[in-house]
Amino acid sequence: MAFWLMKSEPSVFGIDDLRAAKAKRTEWEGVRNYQARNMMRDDMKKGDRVFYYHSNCDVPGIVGLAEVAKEGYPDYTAFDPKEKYYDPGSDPQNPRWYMVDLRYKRKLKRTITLTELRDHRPLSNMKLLQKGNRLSVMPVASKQWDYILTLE
DNA sequence: GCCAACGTTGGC
DNA sequence: GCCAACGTTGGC
Repeated sequence: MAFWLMKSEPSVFGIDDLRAAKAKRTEWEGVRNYQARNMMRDDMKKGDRVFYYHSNCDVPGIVGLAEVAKEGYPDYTAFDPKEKYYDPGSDPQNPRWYMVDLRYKRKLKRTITLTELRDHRPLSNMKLLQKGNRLSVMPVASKQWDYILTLE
């Protein structure tokens, strides 16, 4: 089993939205970055664990846990001109973009903030903390996953 | 293939 | 709202 971190803006779709969703699941549509696409299409497996991270908000940080409920499949929102994430370059016969489904597991007892994560040397090589990192999907080392959970 | 222009991300 | 960092686009 592998571990991941996925970013979402709470004003768009936060951890509470995931918890309130039907069957506590959602389709992770709209990722339009090739690195993130590759991970969702090729590497994320059903049952993998996911840190749910709130970005672009007052207190950025890890707020909850989710899991991969469905492995990579074509992001059909790219095919529909009415969709916000429409991409005329994605052909249904040869999809450019992929997504996974996530299932809510639980909220953390408290937000483990970005600022706090930066204070822990064992986490210093996390992708999340690297300068200029903008990936919305990234792997987390299992040791770092465990370490972060001890901070809760 | 180079690189300037542009758009987006996301912390602050 | 600002702006640094980065990815993408497109002219050449």
